[in-house]
Amino acid sequence: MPSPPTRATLIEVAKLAGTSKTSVSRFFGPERDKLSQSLQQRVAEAAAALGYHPNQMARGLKGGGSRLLGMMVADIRNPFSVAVMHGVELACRDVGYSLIVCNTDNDPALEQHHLATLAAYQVEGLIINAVGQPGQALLESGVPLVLLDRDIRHLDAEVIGLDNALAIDMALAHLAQQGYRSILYVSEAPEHTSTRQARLERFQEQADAMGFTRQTLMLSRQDIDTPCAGLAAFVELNGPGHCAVLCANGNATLTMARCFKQLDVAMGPVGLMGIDELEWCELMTPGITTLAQPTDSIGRDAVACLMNQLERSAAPLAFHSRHSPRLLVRGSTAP
Amino acid sequence: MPSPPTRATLIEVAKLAGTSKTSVSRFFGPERDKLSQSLQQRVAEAAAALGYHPNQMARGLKGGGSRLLGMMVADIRNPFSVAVMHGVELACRDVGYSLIVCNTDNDPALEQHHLATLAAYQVEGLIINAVGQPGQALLESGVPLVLLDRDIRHLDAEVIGLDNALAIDMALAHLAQQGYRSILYVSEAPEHTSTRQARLERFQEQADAMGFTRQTLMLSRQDIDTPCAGLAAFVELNGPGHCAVLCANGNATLTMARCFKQLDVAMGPVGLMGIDELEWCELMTPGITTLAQPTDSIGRDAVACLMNQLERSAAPLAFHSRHSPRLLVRGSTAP
DNA sequence: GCTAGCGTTGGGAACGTTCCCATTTTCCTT
DNA sequence: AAGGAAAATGGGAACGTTCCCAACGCTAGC
Repeated sequence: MPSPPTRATLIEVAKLAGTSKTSVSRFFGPERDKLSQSLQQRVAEAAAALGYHPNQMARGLKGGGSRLLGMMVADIRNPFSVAVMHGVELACRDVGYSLIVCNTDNDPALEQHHLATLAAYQVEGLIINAVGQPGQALLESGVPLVLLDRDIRHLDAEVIGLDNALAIDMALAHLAQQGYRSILYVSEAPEHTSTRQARLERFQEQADAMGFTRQTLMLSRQDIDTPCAGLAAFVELNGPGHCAVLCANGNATLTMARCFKQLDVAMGPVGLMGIDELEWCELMTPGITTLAQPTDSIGRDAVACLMNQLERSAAPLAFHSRHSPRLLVRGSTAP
Repeated sequence: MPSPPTRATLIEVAKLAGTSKTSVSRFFGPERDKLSQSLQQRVAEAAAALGYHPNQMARGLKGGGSRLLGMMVADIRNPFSVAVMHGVELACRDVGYSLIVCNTDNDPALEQHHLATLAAYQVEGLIINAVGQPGQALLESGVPLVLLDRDIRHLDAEVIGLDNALAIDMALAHLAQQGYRSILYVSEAPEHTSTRQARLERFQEQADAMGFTRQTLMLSRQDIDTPCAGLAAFVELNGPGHCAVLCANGNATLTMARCFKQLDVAMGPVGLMGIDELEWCELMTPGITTLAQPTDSIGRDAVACLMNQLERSAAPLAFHSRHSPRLLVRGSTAP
């Protein structure tokens, strides 16, 4: 058998370079300059010859830190989550960390399970798009953490995400400007999700303040008939031309787009607008107006925030916790 | 300061349970049954009291295996990749492994970088959706690996993905049955991607064999005007009613859907069909016919294949390397 | 010329686990 | 009742790294 080419170790490199393990260790750590030029040269050559790479497991064990970040996503098939993850990945690479990704599929039990797993791998930081209330275990562990998009009650961690109030304000301003007077606000169940609550509350306040007629529709499960009926009733009551639908997130937009199609309601005469940009929003005739979230920035800032907590000595990296959306105007809000 | 509650170790649990580290180690390993009932009880209590979880870093160091799998994705924002990743995640959870995800953004250099990183974390298996030709380093490492969707030349690893020939055959059969006689095949550049080549070749063979008039269009970059011109020329040449566009993957479908819209070509009279199902395909009037890939199964089988290599002693898990697509017929292929 | 100080280098002890082996206990067999 | 195997338990040496501290070779100051 062709002998399993077991990975080279620090010691072997040291032997080949004619020096000690300590020096080789230093070469691969932050103290490389403490070594003389000639020694650096020899170690570099030996390492290259052996194809040596430091074993992160061993590093992580001995105080050196795992250089691992954990990310928990509530629904990995949600394009918004993936887009943020992309930003997180990018930022990780820049700071020399790697990422373990866990998907909870919106199951609090799974969330707990994954949290334990991540702890077992000694992750140095946690980026959490929460579904349940995984409070206690987290607090105990003392690992730096950042909340993504959603807040968790009684946990004073930084929350990075959209400026929800601003987003609602921008949406209402746009709808008002386009001449709509009645709004149907569509959201998934807000009970356990801070973001949905924040948007809903702001909508109710501001819609009243701006003199809109308003109505809300809460989605549940995959059911398509109930929202359709809701839309039909809303349109019948207000008549086309001055009424619009505002969707709280991408899922709501998808559902309502289906309803428009199923009921053969024309977009524009009845307005349609949503938070979250999706690749097909531009494609649907006449195009759906959206508020795009700066997903890459959100992801990057989550990592920056973590790094900030990690090395409080070093220059604190700047990050924003509330991000502004970008308005993409399309035909669906042209009466 | 509220003392950083350092994580409990094996030794502390052993002390509290009044036993040795070996026994505690056994309790958390596969030899739990070798312990007497009473000892199991005591260890369980002590561990619970201390909130103990085994340190995976230490486990990984000492022969025990990292229980880590690495996954490299060429483009994390591609819905297909994410869907497969979901399946991989699911399967990992079942077998008690965790997943480190790396995104190469289609950059071969980044691919090499991430490969080295994954090796450093002693991953026990690699799931690779390749972009370059990362051959040598991989072969040397001797880590079990599975290729996702795309083959790599001169590397005899298992490739898990769609049965490309079958997919093309199904598409052509459907288009023939609907009465289309001319086909424009649209794909991204096939040069460095085995999957694209396989589909293209099969298309050319089978289209000829079935007596279709055929034409191909290769996409590059984000350019939208060239494909639009291609579509316009194709339609003009063949006239509506008997000509259809077949898209090799989701990206191609998106691009062509844009072209249809931009040129105001009606779907159906000019057929449109694509490999890969996307959530908006059903939404676009009159709906786009697609061949859906069984993404969850593909992901699960990738992990199964890895496990199979990992424990060649245990009952070999069954997996399929070529998966069949599912045909979703919609209005875009009704002349 | 001897010592203080600095820039380099190396030796050894951790880190938390698993695994090999030795030891103790239990219980079956003749 | 004694012998022995089998079951249950524990002690110590790894695993590959980092970190503390000691040792070395210089230059410089007295």
